[in-house]
Order: sequence, then structure tokens, then C-alpha cells
Amino acid sequence: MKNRSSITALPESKPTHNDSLTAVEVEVINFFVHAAQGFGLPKSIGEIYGLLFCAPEPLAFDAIVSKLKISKGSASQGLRFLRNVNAVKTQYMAGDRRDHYEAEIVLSNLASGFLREKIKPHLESGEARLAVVRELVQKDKGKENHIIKQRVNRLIGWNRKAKKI
Amino acid sequence: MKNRSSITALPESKPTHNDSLTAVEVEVINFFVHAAQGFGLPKSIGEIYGLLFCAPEPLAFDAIVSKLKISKGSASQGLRFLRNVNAVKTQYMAGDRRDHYEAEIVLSNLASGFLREKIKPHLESGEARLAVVRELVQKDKGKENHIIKQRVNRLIGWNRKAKKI
DNA sequence: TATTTTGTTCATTATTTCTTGAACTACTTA
DNA sequence: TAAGTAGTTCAAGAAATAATGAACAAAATA
Repeated sequence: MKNRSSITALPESKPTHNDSLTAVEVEVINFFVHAAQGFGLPKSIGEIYGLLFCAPEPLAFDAIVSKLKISKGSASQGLRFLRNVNAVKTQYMAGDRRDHYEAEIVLSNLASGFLREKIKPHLESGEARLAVVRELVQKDKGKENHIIKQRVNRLIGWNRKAKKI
Repeated sequence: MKNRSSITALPESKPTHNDSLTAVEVEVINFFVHAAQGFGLPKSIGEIYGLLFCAPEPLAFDAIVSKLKISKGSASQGLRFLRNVNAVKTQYMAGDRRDHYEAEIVLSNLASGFLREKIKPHLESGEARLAVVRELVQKDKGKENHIIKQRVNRLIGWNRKAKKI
């Protein structure tokens, strides 16, 4: 039972958090929304990360939904993504069953999580596709084959180089 | 007047280029299509670059359209993008009015073109947004202001670091 | 055990992005 | 100057992606 609705007549009074964003928060979120889009990520992910980046202490799921005015579905999926790439951590707080979320604000951790979870798999599937190409090139006895062969080797070199970084 | 349609009855005979892709080309293009999508670029851009990457000599606009079976519009826009980031160069060929396109196959040139044309502008608009945030933070005299202030400075540091690379 | 709270899933809807193709410009050749 | 060629532009349709919200599961509480 919500104690805030049982005594007073004000239906939305005394929320545990303030629902509105400060001007600074709005601008920081704006920054992250654009950054997210630069990485090809949905806006909602930029919003969530930006909000958490501003928050002096971990925020509950509910606070994220109501401050950003996004659906629970978006919040849930966005947080899952951010947890997967280690861009947010959950912090368990005493006396509260809910998860509380906190932004990872060390750039190198952010970057390495993103590389590991999102870039590496791409490079690996690319590698697999190149293995197919190499097979084909070796079979094929065409005239201009050596040029293609050279270029495919170059491609394999690119992929290797990318994997190192 | 097209000599290939004036004498024989075969409507599509004797094209100046072979319209079909080899198995190797298909797989190389497949590789680049996936790579393009990894960078958030349209499929058509991956197709065009992949085709040119395979080509032993520069290809005409027309050859790109007919081999890839894409519209002239897609080809035109895709080539414009690729030229902008210096991923393809045009090669003027004697006795042919048409432009001929050639892939840039030196990885470092590709990368630097992409960084300069696509990443740098993003970083610069990000910088502008951060300037707005900094203004706001300095005005604002809230209680938790110093935490936000610290984080905004961290953000500015990120942006600077990114610009160096 | 019934109810409430917390968060997830997923089909539908909304939005964004890509591709197409017709109209058009500019240039060349007859 | 007329007709053909090369390529661009852009409005409209198609395809892909993201957001929503209702139904659901799991865990805590009454």
C-alpha cells in the first residue's frame, strides 16, 4: 500500500523522487542522445545513460521511467543493453527491493565493454565470411584471379589488424 | 545509337560489360554489406564499395547499376557518400565521357577519410553542446551542483580525448 | 494463499531510414 | 538546334528499427 495516497487527498503528492529534469540534465541527456545516435544506438539508450550520468546516487527503474517519460518496455530493454556493455551497474540498496542503476563513468571501462560486447562479435562473423571467400578464391582458376586473391588477403589483414585493437 | 541493337535480333546481347557477379564477388560484397551495417551505413554503400574493391580496373556508373541491380538514385547517392569519405576515387578514362570509379584500398586512407568526414563533425557538434551545458552548470547554484560540475568536466575531457584520436 | 510490487516479454504501432524511379540539368554529338 | 548520354535530385513507397503498453512471471508481503 502506498502511504502517499492513503492519508492526503493529493493524488500525486510526495513522490519519492522529483519527476522533472533540471535544465542541466536536459542538456546532458541531449548530449548523450546525439552521441548514442552517432554510435547507431537508439535514442532511449542515450536518454537513460545521460540521466544516470547526472544522478548523484543510483536511480530506481521507476524513477527512470517517470523522469524520462518513456515506457517500461523501453526502459527495460535500454537498461538491459547498457548492462550488457557494462555501461551501467546495478547497486542493491538496503531496505529497497528494487534494483538501482548507476552509470559507469570511467571512459576506459565504457569503451572496453562496448568493444568486447558489440565490436568483437562483428569482427568474428566477418572473419567467418572471409574464410568462405578465401575458399572460393582458392578453388577459382580465373584469369584475373591473382588480383582478387591479393585483395582478399589484404582484407584478411584488415580484419586481423582490427581485432588487435 | 547502340550498335548492339541495330543489327542482330538479340535484345540484350553484347553488353560492354558482364552483368553478373562471380561467386567470389558475391561473397566479398556480402562481407562489405555486413561491415557497412556495422558502421551504421546503408547496404547499398557496402555493395558498391565491395564491387569496386573486387574490380581489377575502374568501373563506370552504368556497370555498377547493372551488376548490382540497384537504382541509379542509390548508385548516385552511394557513390557521392563514398567519394566524400575518400573511399572511392574517380578515374578519368581516355575516349570515354563517363566517370569511372575505383575503390581506395589502403586501409589507413579509408580510415582517415571516414574519421575526418564523419566522426570529426560529430565531435565538434558534441563540443558545442557541452559548451551549453558548462554555461548552465556555472549559472546553477544548486546543492548537488559540485557533483554535476565534476561530471560535466569529465565529459569535456572525454570529448577532448576523442578529438585527439 | 491472495495480493502487490518489480520488472520482462513481445506483438502492435510509430518513426526513421533506405531505395526507387521519374523528372531534370548539363553536356556531347549529329 | 535536336537528340542522345551521363548522372543528380527528390518525392513517394518500402523496409528496417525503435517505442509502446498490455499480458505475463517472479518474488515479497499481507
